[in-house]
Amino acid sequence: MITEEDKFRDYLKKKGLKFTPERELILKEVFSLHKHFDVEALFGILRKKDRTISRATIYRTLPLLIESGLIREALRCRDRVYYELIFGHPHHDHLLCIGCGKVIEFRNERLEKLQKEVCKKYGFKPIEHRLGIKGYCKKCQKKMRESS
Amino acid sequence: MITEEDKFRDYLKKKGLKFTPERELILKEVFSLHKHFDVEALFGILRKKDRTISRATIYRTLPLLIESGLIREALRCRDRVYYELIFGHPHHDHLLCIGCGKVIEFRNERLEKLQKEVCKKYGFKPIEHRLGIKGYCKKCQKKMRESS
DNA sequence: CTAAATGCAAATGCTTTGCAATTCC
DNA sequence: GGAATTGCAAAGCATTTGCATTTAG
Repeated sequence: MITEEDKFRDYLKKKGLKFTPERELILKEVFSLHKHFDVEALFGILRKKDRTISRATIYRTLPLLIESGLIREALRCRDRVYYELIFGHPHHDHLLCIGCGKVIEFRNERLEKLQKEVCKKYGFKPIEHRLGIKGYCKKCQKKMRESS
Repeated sequence: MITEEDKFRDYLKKKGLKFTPERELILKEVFSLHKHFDVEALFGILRKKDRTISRATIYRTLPLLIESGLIREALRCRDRVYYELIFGHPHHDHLLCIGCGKVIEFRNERLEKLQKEVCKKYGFKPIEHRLGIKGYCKKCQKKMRESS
């Protein structure tokens, strides 16, 4: 069974790059988080485990993780980029609550299929897609009803 | 018939804000462009018509155009934000070519309907959504085949 | 009149980069 | 051994903001 580390090592080797302790730490941490993360959050967590790791290294490593197909940019919110795992995590789309910031992940096969059909119609070869629906979650709708 | 200017004036009045020459110029220019635009492009064009208009005013005006429901953030590419018209332009989604940067707009009713169903399932009240599919357009696929 | 808007320049905040020292292979 | 990597601090860059001046209503 191929692990994320195998995949990352393969990618690095192929590119003539090194598997350093810093890269290992970042990889491990990213894959032990089980939700979206941004650079600041990741930096905070990593600093607790390694007092010397720098933001620069994180900024330099994330593109490698993306290029090796392990993570991807999931969404942006107020100028912050949030990443999510791809490896071992099936593709999904997002519902974003404007009220409380909650993120609901969902997967809908028909939606996926329909997108492929649209691409076909335009002779377009899809590589990846992102669907984000902004609105109000159940709780926030309830809050709004109660306060009005 | 209500124009974009009417809509903008109404919004400003409601908020106790002013309809200035700068805001008028920006509004007019944005609505005479018929494609996505970013701040730099807009600034370049506006400067030709008004030597003194500043980036700051553009940055301060765009949120007003968004809040009044005239435009919206369409997509982001390499840290640049691109806007598009809403007023007078029916909702659509995007195919983005990784090769040449081409943007294809499309609208698919079934896709829209399906999204509403997903929201319903989660008790989520959708306000707006964005679907972007990245991949390769016809021409770029052809180029890739020929060069390999 | 006067609150709001403007242009400018300085500040902000995220991200990138140059560099000297270090380390993986 | 030597190219790649690191941390640091400085630089970049899009965007925001403080302020003195101007202006719409």
